[in-house]
Amino acid sequence: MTDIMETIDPQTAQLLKQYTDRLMNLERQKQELMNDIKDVMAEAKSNGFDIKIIRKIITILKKDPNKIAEEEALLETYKAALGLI
Amino acid sequence: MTDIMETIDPQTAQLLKQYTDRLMNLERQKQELMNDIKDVMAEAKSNGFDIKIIRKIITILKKDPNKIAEEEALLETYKAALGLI
Amino acid sequence: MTDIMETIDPQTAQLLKQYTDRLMNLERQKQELMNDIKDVMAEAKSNGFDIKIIRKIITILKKDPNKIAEEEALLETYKAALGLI
Amino acid sequence: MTDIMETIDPQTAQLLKQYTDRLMNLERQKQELMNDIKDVMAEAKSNGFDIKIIRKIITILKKDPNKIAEEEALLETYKAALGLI
DNA sequence: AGTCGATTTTTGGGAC
DNA sequence: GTCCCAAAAATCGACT
Repeated sequence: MTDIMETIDPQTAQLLKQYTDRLMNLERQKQELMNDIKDVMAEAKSNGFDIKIIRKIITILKKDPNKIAEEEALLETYKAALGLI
Repeated sequence: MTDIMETIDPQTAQLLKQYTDRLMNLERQKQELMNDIKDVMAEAKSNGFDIKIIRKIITILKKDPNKIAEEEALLETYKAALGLI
Repeated sequence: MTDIMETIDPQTAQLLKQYTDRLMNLERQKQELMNDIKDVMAEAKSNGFDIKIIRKIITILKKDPNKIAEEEALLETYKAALGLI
Repeated sequence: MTDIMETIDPQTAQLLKQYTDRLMNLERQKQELMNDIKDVMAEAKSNGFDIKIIRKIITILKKDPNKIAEEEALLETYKAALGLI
């Protein structure tokens, strides 16, 4: 292992900093949204809903409906091919 | 597959819808941010930066410095114990 | 940040080594299985099957059938609650 | 959802079944190994080791040492460029 | 090189 | 509070 430390010229360093700044900003916003989601979940729970179920619903809704139909169709085709129906 | 269909009373259904709507909206915004992050990463990469390393930088910046030092120290301890140093 | 390096007593170090050895051994076996899977996939492909589809089938088959039915039922319940059917 | 059902000729179906059987068998074995790994991890934890760090050790042991040194060096370079050192 | 799927890591909720 | 389990995200790698 060499102990050589490569250096980055100032201009490139500045560019790097711009990228990390932009990324940190986006990450911060994302974290806020995640907190918001947690809050809504907690509120739903306090109104008697099962968080676990709500999450499942969201998961399903996020899936493209076509995806769901596709998956189902493929499974049927496979079952038919193997005489499982 | 059973044909049992649970039902939900209309008022509860409406409340459920409000929650899932809010959550889906937040999820959508989160997805947009994740796409933005991916875009910035791609741009950084096209300018010659190593995305893998940039990700590590972001991880470091997001973490509590003390936590990082602790983990690093423990890793060194384990490596020493295993004769890896 | 302290520069203190904790040390592990020899007996504990040996125990640690036993764990890492066992884990590395299991990881090696897992890697072999993953390679086997890749080989079978390649063979299936050479016999005209669409690997992408085969992977999807495996994914579906790995899911507990009950899980699939559950998911479907939940989706139906939700749709019904929101008048989407 | 359409009611279209694709069909597969019997011989192809049988071949498909052979492949999925072999794959499911391999997947099952892989799952067992993954469970074993989890068990060992749990045991190590119950003996006072930090699982997170053990995982890092395993990652290091699986990786090419040169790769690790390279990545480490580049990370240091970036950190220096950002004034994080 | 870019997309996609698989794997690993992280997170969040529940139990005790 | 801490530990465990399940779900989601980040990372990694294969194939095109």
